[in-house]
Formats: sequence, C-alpha cells, structure tokens
Amino acid sequence: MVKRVRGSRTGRPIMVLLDLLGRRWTLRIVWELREEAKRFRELQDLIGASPTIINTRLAELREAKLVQLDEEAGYRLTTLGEELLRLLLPLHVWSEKWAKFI
Amino acid sequence: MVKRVRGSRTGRPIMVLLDLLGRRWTLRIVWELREEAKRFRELQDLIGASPTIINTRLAELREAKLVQLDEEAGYRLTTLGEELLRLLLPLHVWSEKWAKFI
DNA sequence: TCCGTTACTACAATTTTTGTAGCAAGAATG
DNA sequence: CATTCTTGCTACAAAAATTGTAGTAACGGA
Repeated sequence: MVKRVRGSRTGRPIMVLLDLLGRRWTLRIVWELREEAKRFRELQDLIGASPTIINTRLAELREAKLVQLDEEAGYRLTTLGEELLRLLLPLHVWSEKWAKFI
Repeated sequence: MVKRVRGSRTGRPIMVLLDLLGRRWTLRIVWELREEAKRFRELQDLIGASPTIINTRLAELREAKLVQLDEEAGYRLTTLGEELLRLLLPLHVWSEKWAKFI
C-alpha cells in the first residue's frame, strides 16, 4: 500500500516519489550515500544542513525503504535505494554538460 | 559559468543540479511539462501549489535554461530540459515497482 | 465598454528549516 | 571506576520558505 505523502494527493507512485525526492536535502542525502555508508555526523558535515532536518529526511528515506541504518557502518542505501541511485547517476555526467550553458 | 545556488557551496554542477531539483515542486513542474506546453494556470491547477511558489520555480527553471515561456503555447521544456526529462523518465516505471514495497 | 484570458504580484498567516546547544547510551581510555 | 569519545538524535527559538487569497496589468474579442 502506497503511503500518502505531503503534496501527493493522488497516491500515484511517481507523484509520491517526486514529492519525496523534491524535499530539501533528500536527493543530496541519497547522493552522498552513493558509494559507502556514512555516519550521521559525516552526512551533517558533508551536507551542511541542520541535524534536525537531516534526521527528518533520513527517517523519511528509511520509511520509504531507500535507506537503512547499519549499526556497524552507518547509514547506507538499501537494495531499492541502490536501484534508485542507478537511475540518478546519469545526472552526474549530464550536469557537466548542462553547466556549460548556465 | 555556473550559478551559485542556495545550499550549493561548492558550485559543482551535480550539486547545483541536486539543489535545484530538490526544491519543492521543481521536479513536479518538470514532470508536468513532459508532454506538452502548459499555461501558468494549468500548472497551478495540476500541481496545487500557490502561484507565488510556482512562479518562483518557473523563474529558476527558466534561468537554468530548462524551461521557456512560449507565448503561443505556454511553458515548455527547452532542449536541455527535454534531455533532463529523458533521464528522469525511468523513475516512472521504477516507482511502480518501488510502490509494492512501501 | 465589458468580459475573459494571460502572467504574474502583494502580503499576512502558516509551515519548514536553521543553528546552537545538549541528551543519553555504549565503547574506549585513563 | 571515573572520564572522555563517538554514536544517533532532540529541544527550541529565530529565520526563511510556502501558502492562500486577493488583486493587478496587459491584451483580445464581443
């Protein structure tokens, strides 16, 4: 069953996803977890957002089964999270091209 | 030259992009423009956000050369915007799979 | 002239985010 | 066995972003 998420009135998965990823720092957190697990404070330092909001976003990402807390290593992407990341990776190369235009 | 964007202190294009797309309604606006141009009010009705913020986001997307205003047809994706959209389209299918897990 | 459509703006109320400080638990260190 | 460090995380007031409603200004057609 799909969770009702803020700003997503239809419940259509793509809308739920766009709403989730469209919250401040969410995409960035997924991005920072792209290679290895990161501790809460590492994320904080890398991202530079307040602990309050990082914690809120991590909770949302955990509920969305995209991120999990591994006591040994820290926060890491789940299998689903890695799948999503794989879809987002092409943004990296494209952003370099895009940057030439702006 | 890459614009300095809120929350993006490095200026690295991927960070600028993630910051831009990570603002509320931005991904959603790009998504709604995926097929045809839309009028300001159409976007407002589809999305359900305040005109203030829709206008702000449209201005940002226009400055980022991802969206343009075509007087005849309304707001539409630029060539760059279409490229970005093509990278985002796989999210649609994936979100359906993801929805089964949440 | 009046009405509809267009893209927007004004602005107070509400919600979100920030920045700083600190808590509580467990492990390591003296 | 007391202290310090690291861990994830919370409290809370200040600041910033967003909302909701109303309205503006320009243009076209009747």
